[in-house]
Amino acid sequence: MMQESANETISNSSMSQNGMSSLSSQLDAGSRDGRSSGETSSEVSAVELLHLQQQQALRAARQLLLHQPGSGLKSPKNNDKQRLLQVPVSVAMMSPQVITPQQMQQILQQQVLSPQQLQALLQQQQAVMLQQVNTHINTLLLTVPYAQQQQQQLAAQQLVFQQQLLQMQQLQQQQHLLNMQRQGLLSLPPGPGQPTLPGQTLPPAGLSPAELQQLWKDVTGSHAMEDNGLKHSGLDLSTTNNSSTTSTSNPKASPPITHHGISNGQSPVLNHRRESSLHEETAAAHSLYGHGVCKWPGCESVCDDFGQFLKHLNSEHALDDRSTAQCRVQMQVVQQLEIQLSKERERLQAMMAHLHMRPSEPKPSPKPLNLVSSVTMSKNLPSVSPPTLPQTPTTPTAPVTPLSQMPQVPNVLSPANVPCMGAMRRHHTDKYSMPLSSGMNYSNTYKISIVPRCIPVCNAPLNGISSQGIMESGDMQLTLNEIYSWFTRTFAYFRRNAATWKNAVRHNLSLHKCFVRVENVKGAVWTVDEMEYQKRRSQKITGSPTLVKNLPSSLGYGAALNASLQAALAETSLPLLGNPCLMNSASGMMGASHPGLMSGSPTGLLHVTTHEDLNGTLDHLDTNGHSSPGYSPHTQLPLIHVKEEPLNMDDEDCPMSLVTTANHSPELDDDRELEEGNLSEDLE
DNA sequence: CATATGATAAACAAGG
DNA sequence: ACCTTGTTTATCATAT
Repeated sequence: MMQESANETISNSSMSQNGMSSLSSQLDAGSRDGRSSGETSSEVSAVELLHLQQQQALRAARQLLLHQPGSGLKSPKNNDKQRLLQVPVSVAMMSPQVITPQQMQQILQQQVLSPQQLQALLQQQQAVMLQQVNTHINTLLLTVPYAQQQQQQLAAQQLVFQQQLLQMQQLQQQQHLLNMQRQGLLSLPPGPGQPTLPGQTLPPAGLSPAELQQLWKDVTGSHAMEDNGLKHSGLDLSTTNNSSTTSTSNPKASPPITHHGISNGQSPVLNHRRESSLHEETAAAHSLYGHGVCKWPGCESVCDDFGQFLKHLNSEHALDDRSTAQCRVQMQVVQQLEIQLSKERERLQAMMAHLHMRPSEPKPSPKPLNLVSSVTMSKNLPSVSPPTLPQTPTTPTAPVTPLSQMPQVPNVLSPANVPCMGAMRRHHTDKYSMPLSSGMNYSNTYKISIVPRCIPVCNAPLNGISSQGIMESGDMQLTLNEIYSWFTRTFAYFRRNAATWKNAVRHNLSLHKCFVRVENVKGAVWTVDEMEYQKRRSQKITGSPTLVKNLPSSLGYGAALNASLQAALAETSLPLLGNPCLMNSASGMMGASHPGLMSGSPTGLLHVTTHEDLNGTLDHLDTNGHSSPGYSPHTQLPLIHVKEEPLNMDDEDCPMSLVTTANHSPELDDDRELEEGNLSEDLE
């Protein structure tokens, strides 16, 4: 999977670069034009600026969400990347309050629009939004009959608001980064051990490890995030969201945020002073420090003061493999707890529903799906955290769609499709909960896997999965072994019965034309034949009433999953998150009661993404461990074996592919699935 | 009931 | 000899 990591890195950097550069260029243009006229001359109108800000915010948010560092945490490099990405977020949130006079002046000299102006605009926008939301909420309170509905609607409102806040924050981040760039902070050479990626948003060079750690803390520690483990991977999103949540209740309540970055290289004195106060502020809030003891898991070293603690933290718990591993473990612990919490919560709901003799009403499907990314460990899928987002207290059961999905969740989604994650959660909880969803024909057996329907599914579920795996790979090609690995990493079911499903995988790969075997120097890799896929897709689309019927919700993607999407996937190397189908329609999945699949069946609309793999530790299961070096099919004069495929095999792409788990023993229930981290032995 | 689809099992071959 | 990979055929289950 090194390959994926590499790809991700590349794409991250390029994306970031694009995002930043576009913003920079736009603002720079304005800056250049306005420079002669001084700080107050605004070449860009407020409206334009707002528009630009919104666009940038969306872009930034999307990028950040999409480019969460891989869950792997396998290498320091990965961590570096995470930090690099995370810092800006904190910076974005903190910057406005802590800009020093000198810095401000400097900025003013360089910019067309003063930070105050920008900030004022932002705050104004925020205030307006807040007011609107509050108004709306009040209205809802007065009109909605049932408490539960109120909650749901409130949750929805909050969700929207949080999204908006997220955008605002991202915007601020962009703005601040821009400021930093202007000041040359971002262009400084990276410190040792901090590889610079072109365009990557970097913390100011010279930021000491301690400061970086502090930034971490600032980002996560002060927001009631008790689980240290989450900090590692969950950062950006959780941070952002946390902040959003806080802001929701009281935008001004956020603790004064200090920002290191901006002071770095600017004013040592100020910097130092800030540092000191920072220590005081954060010592109390630092989750890793309490009662004079380092609370790093398994550490408990005594530290007299916070400064000493920081030293200790940086020396003993620096960014290395061990710390990373510990962090990961903590992450898993948290995930497990979250899962458990969700289960218990749903059980409670079911119990309450039952005792009140009122059928549990279909809830807005998206259940709090915190598992999402943390659960999905596929490839480079970041195990980051939308999942760990703390939920708004007011909506314990409210649908909180992971932010990571927000940007791409289309409004047109049918309820059945929206729940991408909700369905997934249901998967984990349906054994306990009552029929939460109406009309969902959940077979009573084991629903486990998933098959994103948007993938070039050529045939069976396994096929779909296979293609998904292939598509998710950065370069759209995987060796058989990598495909195996992907399966095991992604779907719990495939962690066992290896012989069976592997055989099936091979069978499908061989049987269907849409899978193309490409031979190159190092062996053979499998790719998805786009043309073939498209062909089948179109056939399927026109030929399947069911599909046609579901066009808006499901097929939309089908059609959407065109070359461009695939190209995008390949480009971004962002597996699930980068896959609109997964994001939007959720993946098609269903565990069928038995092996069957219901291709095109109405129930098939329920696409559940269950990335069973709750712990990324399965990576070691890879037979190869690492992915193939990125071969490029275009440059290798590959030997392509063309297959004759049965005409009717077409497939499915669509709607669903499910993976049947019929034979698998009933024991594989939710709980067990969650505990399958150690099923590696099943693979062999 | 026929058909389509998909999963599973198994045999076999080729290559490392 | 063994394993992996890849192909092919057969059979069964389920859905339409």
